[in-house]
Amino acid sequence: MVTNMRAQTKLREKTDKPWNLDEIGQFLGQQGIRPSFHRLKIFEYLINERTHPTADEIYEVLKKEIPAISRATVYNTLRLFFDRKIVQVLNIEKNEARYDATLTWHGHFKCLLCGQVYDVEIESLELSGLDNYQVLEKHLDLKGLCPSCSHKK
Amino acid sequence: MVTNMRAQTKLREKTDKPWNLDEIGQFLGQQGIRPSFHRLKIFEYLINERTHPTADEIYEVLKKEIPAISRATVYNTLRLFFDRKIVQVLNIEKNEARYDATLTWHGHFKCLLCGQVYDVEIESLELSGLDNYQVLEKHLDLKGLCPSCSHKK
DNA sequence: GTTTAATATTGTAATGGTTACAAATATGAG
DNA sequence: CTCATATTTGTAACCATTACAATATTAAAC
Repeated sequence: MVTNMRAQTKLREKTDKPWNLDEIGQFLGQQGIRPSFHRLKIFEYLINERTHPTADEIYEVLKKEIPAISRATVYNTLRLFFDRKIVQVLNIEKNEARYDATLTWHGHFKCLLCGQVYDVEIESLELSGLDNYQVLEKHLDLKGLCPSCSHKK
Repeated sequence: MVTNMRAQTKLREKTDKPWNLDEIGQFLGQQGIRPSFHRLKIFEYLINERTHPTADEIYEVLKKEIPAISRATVYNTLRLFFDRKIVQVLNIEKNEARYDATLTWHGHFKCLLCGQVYDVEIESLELSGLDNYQVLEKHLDLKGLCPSCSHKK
């Protein structure tokens, strides 16, 4: 028997309307997460920038606006979001966890030169040998050279 | 345009004949890797056990037979094998790198309870949006509960 | 068989992302 | 306002991996 998994929805586009803080607060509340200012800003960064940042990148960016924020809060909050299943953790490289608030099924491509992570649309995927396995997470990670780094070469 | 990737070959079966040290030595030689005893034993473990071990698991097992072996040698050797492209590194979890000497295209399933890593056959995979991307590595990682751990629950 | 240069291995210190934890702060109910 | 609870902070600890310098082994040349 073969398990057939298809992309259900379109990935978010750069042109999609960004979420505002009110919407984010409402969303976090629905998920049983009290919408503190830090949590709002961290989720806002993830959902609107969609650059698959590391915890440290989020910390560095938010520190400009919220100088008192601490690294521990960023890590705590990201773990909370993951536990509540509103973000996924990407372990493309073993020395850096990246975070993604887009939960629709898609893959990732990391450029080995510039380090950028791109979304990849998965048209279809068929697996076999998974009868009686309970699949809770799926990750498709590609590595290589992105178009602009291919040229540099 | 859609990139279509299919499994080219069957995965190794448990019943396949294990490699002996002579064959491994010959193989390493062909790859330009001098077949020292430690390298032979590390590759033997990877190719014949196929349990996707961590560096430390390999170290602990080989230490019984080669008490003088050091962790650094295991790490050095695994990195050498990866650089020479005869093993792949699995970053299913960010806190542990696992090694796999099977290079035919297949996925991995890690059980969140017992921690075991199983091979998954990929019947087909279609991706889009990768024009002009140069794909050098592909990883499909699943997590969940394996059949026996599903029952325990 | 020695010498010599190159390669492999070892033990340990350092690295760096992440987590643990206890203290300090903020929040919300009564 | 006060208390109990939840959040945030700063720092120390953790731990897999890497760096590195010293030692040992190998292979080739003599």
